[in-house]
Amino acid sequence: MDSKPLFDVLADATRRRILALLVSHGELCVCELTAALDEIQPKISRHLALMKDAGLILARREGTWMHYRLTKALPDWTVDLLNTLGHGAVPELDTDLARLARMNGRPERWVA
Amino acid sequence: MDSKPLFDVLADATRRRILALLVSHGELCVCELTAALDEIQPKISRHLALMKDAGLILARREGTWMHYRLTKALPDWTVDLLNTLGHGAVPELDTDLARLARMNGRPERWVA
DNA sequence: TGCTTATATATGCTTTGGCGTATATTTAGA
DNA sequence: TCTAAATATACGCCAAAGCATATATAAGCA
Repeated sequence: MDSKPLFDVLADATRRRILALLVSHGELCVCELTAALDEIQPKISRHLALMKDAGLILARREGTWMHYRLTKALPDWTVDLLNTLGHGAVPELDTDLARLARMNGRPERWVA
Repeated sequence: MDSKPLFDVLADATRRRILALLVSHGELCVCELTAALDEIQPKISRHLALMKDAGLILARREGTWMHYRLTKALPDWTVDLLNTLGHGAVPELDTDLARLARMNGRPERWVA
């Protein structure tokens, strides 16, 4: 019942990859994350549920799509730490971004 | 045989407490860390061995004392991340620093 | 209602990892 | 060489955590 503290969330590489993508894109749906990471959907959903439970991310439904984004107003040190994910801490990031860019049928999004 | 990546090291609260102390004090011996964290010595030594194996810290012997410090020339993002440990990421830090300050019989050290 | 797409969750399995206790190692000094 | 202090390591145990597969939910549409 106790939700995981940040460092437990960051202990898993899949979750770090997801977070790095959310930091760089603002909001992404499950299908985008599944494509970007090239992982199966239940695995992505499970990690998203865990991070949502930890209060790190929020979900927004749009039709059948679920969009996830970082929680606003996280502690300063948490934001600092998440920002390091885009600066070398997630080696898969470039590859994941490339796969995401190549993906077809992404939901339309007004703003990044 | 593969040594742990940084985020695995940071996944444990005891290791984060040790690292936060090393960041703030530069160098500390096992007995100082044992006193500061108020934990048993084998537990401290085990975590130190793991972090040494990960290349995060270095050991220096002086008599029977083993002094540990952070490795120099870590990647920028690693240094950034370790610095966040002193800015809210380690809630026990104040308590640990206080216990360390109260400790008797600490090895003499020329510079902090 | 029934079908499809997108997502969530349950289950059983297996690995990893931390813990305490006991013991080994290393150094200094008598 | 014997002892003591500081530190390191080995062992057995237990709980946590990730995975893949299968299945459940929920929304949109015919």
